[in-house]
Amino acid sequence: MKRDKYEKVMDLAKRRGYLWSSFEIYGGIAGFVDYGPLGTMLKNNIINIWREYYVVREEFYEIDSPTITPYEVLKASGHVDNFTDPIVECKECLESFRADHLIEECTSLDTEGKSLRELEQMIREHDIRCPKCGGELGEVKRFNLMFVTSIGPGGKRRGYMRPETAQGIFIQFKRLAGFFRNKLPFGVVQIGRAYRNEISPRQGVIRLREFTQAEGEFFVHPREKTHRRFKEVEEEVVPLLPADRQMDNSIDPEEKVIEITIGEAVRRGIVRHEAIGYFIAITKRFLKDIGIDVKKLRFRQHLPDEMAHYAIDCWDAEIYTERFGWIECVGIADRTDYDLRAHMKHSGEDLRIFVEYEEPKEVETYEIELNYREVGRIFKGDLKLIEKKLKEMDNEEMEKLVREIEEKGRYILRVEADGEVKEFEILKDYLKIRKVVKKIRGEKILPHVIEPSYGIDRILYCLLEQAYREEEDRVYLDLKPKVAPIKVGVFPLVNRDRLPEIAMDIKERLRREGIIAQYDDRGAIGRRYMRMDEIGTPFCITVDGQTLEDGTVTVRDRNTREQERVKIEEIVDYIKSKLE
RNA sequence: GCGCCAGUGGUGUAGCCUGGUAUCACUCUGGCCUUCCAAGCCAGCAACUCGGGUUCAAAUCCCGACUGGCGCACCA
Repeated sequence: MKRDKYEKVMDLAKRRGYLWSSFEIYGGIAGFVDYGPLGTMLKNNIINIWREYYVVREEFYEIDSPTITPYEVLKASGHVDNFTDPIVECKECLESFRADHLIEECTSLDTEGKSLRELEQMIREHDIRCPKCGGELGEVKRFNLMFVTSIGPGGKRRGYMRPETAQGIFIQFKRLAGFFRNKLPFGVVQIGRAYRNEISPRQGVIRLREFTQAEGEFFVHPREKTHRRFKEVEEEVVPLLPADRQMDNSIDPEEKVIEITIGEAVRRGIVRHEAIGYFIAITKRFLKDIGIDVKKLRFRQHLPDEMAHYAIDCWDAEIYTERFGWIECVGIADRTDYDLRAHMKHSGEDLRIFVEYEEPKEVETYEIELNYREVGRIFKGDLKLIEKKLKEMDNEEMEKLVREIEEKGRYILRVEADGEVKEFEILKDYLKIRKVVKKIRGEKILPHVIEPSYGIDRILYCLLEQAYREEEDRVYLDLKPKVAPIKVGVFPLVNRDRLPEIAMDIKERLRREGIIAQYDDRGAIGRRYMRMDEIGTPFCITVDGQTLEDGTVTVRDRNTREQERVKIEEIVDYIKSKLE
């Protein structure tokens, strides 16, 4: 049986300390991996370069929030409802089915938004039985893709392991807006673990139950989804696979991807605005920079029916792998104000930002003065709600109120509170209305968010796969020096004549300068080179007889195997220049 | 979660049908040797995925679990 590349790469990764299956001595469990020593270094290198892009150059600021998230947050974000599949189990054969799908198939009724009990009732009413054995179906249960936990003793407070790092940013939006002194646009990132209780995770590191995300949230004015520095990326050519071309069967599948500058793509409306376009370009540059072959990269737009519940547009950076084909490694989504709106509604906090106009506007409006002696007596505790509603009314509503009060002498005020709509009858003598001309200096808006979200584990796998090289007499990882875990191997050619001491000293010098170097004097020199090749170490320094005469050593290049003589005194600078 | 297939040192394997605790190679460790690409010699470490059953005796036969692969389902 021929081993495919996935197998060879994972085998090497396991043997050499890149990736291990977790909990292996207890039999292992699917969907979890450990990063070994080299894997951890590689991962950290990737993440640090990512920070270089987003934190240093894009001026996004990084935060770090808890992975355990209380129920309310994920209820508000839609994850509790949208992450839950209703499942029903056959009492006889124990087979389980998606309850909603089953009902829709059997009755062609709509199950959208139905509760578990309603679904169960529908099953009983229509006498739906197990499609496999005809047995009776049990109760409808939730299968939630989020890991559930409880907070505190007694387990009263339900919590989940976060399904994405993004929510941590949205939750702190008010603080963050304050940090950025309420000026749009601004960006925030978070790098950390996220959790999804996949039904059947496979494909090793590609689909994990616990994985690392690096997410950026770029908050923009809803009417200005532009990017200040779009000019800098305009000429970047990107491979795009738009939704309409995916669905158009008249196009040859091989021809569906179009190579186009991102500037042109935005001008022609293929990419709907600069902000998404900008991050597509940045993503291409980042992936190229860490060593991803751009010929194996494409940006695929989500089809309307595959979009997440919070997004109106999404482009995935997909990388081609030999076994799995194109896999999603980065998602660049326009989440609109979905999350902020949801959290604003559920928490009651005003998450809007005040944006000043360039010039103040003069607007005719009304000022309302309540007759407190009267309304206090009538509405009692509800008065606060009414006051708040009146304050928040926009001009249109206000005009309607004024009109109705004048014409009919009364107005029915509807206020939403705690999920209920309350109605209050407002009579003419409850209030005094004055027409005024106000200078409006600006307005409160709820920002939209553009989200580039990177799956670090998948990117790391793709990088390993693409770096994997086989030659007649060796296997090596063609990792870029800047991502390679070990930068330099240092060897004495033979173990005598003080060569080991000199080599050890060179290793120490490199380490002191922050360069990860490894000393090795075991076995023949060729064997040591091979070991370093296999883990992707780009350079090997060898101390030989000539070193004793002229103070030079050889530096071997991993890919070409060519050697160059360099003075020991210059070795640190030499290596440093090669690592950039 | 369902169906099919597989699981022996770090890696690749022999043994399984026809029960009697394991073959070989590479790697790895220590030593000798060695002046540039897995050389050689000596010594050593190291495995039957886990649990149950049958049996005097299980890597081997049976059942289950776990893991991996493939197909179906799932994939905000």
